[in-house]
Amino acid sequence: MEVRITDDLDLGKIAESGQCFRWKRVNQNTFRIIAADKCVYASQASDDLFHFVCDEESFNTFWYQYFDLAESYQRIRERISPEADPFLWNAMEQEKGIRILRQDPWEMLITSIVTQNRNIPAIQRSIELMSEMCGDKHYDSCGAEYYSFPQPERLAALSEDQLNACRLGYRSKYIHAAAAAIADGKFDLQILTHTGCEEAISKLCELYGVGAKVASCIALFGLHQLDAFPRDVWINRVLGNEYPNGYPFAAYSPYNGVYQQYMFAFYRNHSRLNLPGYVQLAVPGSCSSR
DNA sequence: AGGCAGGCTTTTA
DNA sequence: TAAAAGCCTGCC
Repeated sequence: MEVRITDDLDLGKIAESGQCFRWKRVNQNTFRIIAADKCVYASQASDDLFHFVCDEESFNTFWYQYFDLAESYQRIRERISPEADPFLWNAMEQEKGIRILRQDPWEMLITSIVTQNRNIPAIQRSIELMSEMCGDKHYDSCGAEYYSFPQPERLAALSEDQLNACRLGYRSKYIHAAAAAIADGKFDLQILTHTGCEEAISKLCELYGVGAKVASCIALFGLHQLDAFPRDVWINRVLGNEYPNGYPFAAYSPYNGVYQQYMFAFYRNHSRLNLPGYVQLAVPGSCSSR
């Protein structure tokens, strides 16, 4: 079906934003997107014209939510003036089109643990291996097979050898512990959608293998806590280089996580392109929470 | 007590 | 060989 979406939405930018690892580019403008037990082909013809290979009901009841289309990211951007914060404003101009997807909390819990100390291709590979090992097989609109992300019980039941076969390295024990906690009902993820952001993060940090950074990613991408502000190596470079006198967290609440995404994408892209003027400054104290 | 160095699996560039 | 959307452990 054809959809016209006038608010920010750039599929390519979201695909590269590091919040989703089950998107696959199938051609210049088209992505195959797996989420929950569903799969859709989504194409972007222009700034505001999209094509989804699914019926209207599926779009309205699932993908509309997934893309968080009820939220106006333009409005969130317009809270920041170029005079007040030229760096963030410029980053947003460059990275306009990013949104915070509403992904499954359980899937984001495991995915965020998998991301520790790894690059994107390696992350994608581990997630695919886990899904193929104990997710459910489905067929997409082209007849091609895909695997849904495993249920907690299935993942918790994997042996050490099986987890190692997913190339998880030292994260295997973290994955097992997290999956067991959810499968046994000892940890309730859903309730954290409604608590405060700080409380959600501190609860998540109780899980073995989940620190401040990973907890913030789960809160932002899985619980849609838009104020969660993951601090990774890139953001520490941003804070050190661009905000040596402090960052206005209070003023940017409750959207600190959204602004974080623009800055993260901007810095990573410009470093990758090796543009002058953006020094990769190492900042000590890399994992501290604010 | 709380801050810090070292180690950890594997892949990628 | 170093770095990669870090965290845990042990030491001081």
